[in-house]
Amino acid sequence: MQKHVSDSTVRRLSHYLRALESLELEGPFTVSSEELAQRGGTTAAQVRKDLSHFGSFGKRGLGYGVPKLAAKLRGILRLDRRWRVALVGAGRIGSALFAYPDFELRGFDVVAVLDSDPAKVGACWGAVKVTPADRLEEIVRALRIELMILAIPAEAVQEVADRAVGAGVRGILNFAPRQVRVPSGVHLKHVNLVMELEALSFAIGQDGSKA
Amino acid sequence: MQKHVSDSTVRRLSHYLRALESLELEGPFTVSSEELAQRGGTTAAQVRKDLSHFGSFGKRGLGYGVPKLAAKLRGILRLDRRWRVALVGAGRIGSALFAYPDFELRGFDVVAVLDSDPAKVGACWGAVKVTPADRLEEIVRALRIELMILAIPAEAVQEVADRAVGAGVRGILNFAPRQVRVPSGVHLKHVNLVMELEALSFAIGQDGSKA
DNA sequence: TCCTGTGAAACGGTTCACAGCC
DNA sequence: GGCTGTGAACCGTTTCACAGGA
Repeated sequence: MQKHVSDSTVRRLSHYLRALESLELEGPFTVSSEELAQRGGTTAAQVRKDLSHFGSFGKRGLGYGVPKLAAKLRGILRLDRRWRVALVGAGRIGSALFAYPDFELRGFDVVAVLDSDPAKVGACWGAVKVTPADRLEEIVRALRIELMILAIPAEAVQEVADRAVGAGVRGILNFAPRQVRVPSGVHLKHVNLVMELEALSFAIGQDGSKA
Repeated sequence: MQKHVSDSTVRRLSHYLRALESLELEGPFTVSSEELAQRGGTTAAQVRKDLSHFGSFGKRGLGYGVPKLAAKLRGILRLDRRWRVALVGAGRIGSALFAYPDFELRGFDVVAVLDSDPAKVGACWGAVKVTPADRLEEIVRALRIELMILAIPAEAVQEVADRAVGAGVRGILNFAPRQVRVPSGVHLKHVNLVMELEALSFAIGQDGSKA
């Protein structure tokens, strides 16, 4: 069905799904593209175009069935299954992420935590025990890890990513402010917190120079 | 000089600056757009186009002077000054962010931490004392806060954002998975961790359906 | 010669507008 | 009448290609 779907489309699909989920609680059984657009922060035409990449889920004159569209979106985003995630880096960011309730709620199970610091290894985080980072390949294979979150220093990121990919990881979410190379077929996302603040700093700076 | 600069351009400028900073340590005094492109994960033409929005900083036949271009970029991104930041939400994410060393390194000083939970109020985080959230306006005004990081539950985000804006905050970085409305002139960025994982989930799912 | 700076072309994503179905 | 699905127009961004200065 679909060919190339842009990153921004995928982000919007996530928003639509969230909107639909709150609609499921509120009651209405159908929703128009207009209504979804407002909740998702975009336009009605955009909603229809986004959805049209994947099929025709609505009824003309009526709108979209809330539970049906939600189910379709879960299927498209592959949220109709659970994902096995490993977290590398048991520092402050790592522990905040581990405790982040939304991951599990959305189907992402953090089933392993690794760290290279012997002082952190062995601690029990809920049902998960912090494991030495040098056992990464073993863990990835044994637990069939598909996604990996890297919350480690920038210097270590490339090496850990290489090893993870070698062991079969398909997607990496990197929190370190460092470019990473992965072979095609492996998916990579960056979260760079400083860069977000820098974008705000730039935007505010612009205001001043306009005035 | 510049009119409208896209979000992606700003992100790339941040990358260029980081590349330049490591070049400053490594030694070379000039750098070509090609070299900068490789380090920033883009193309030479893109580098030149990005920079051309703000002026002509290079020498034809030679390249860009590393310290000069770094200084220009710091000026453009407004990183040639320090920013006063308040963190709202002293939970796990908040505390991880507070301890994140890169913020201070880049000029962002978290000078206040607020929380509505009386159990958290009063604790000392380094030199900063956790303050009741209902004193938000007072704190913003007294400390001349310009940026605010929201690491609080989704339900509270809009109200806190409104109050922050009322008290003079110019930019907000929101970690809660909830759309926020701010008046024009106030800048807003979202970090949605679950959505990043969802994008990976989608991308991996696509591979399978191609095969 | 080398590499920047920049118009022009190509591309891709968003918006428009309407035909088609409920 | 109302709302979806979609080709076409539009618009911003990226890439190309080359003129021009070091």
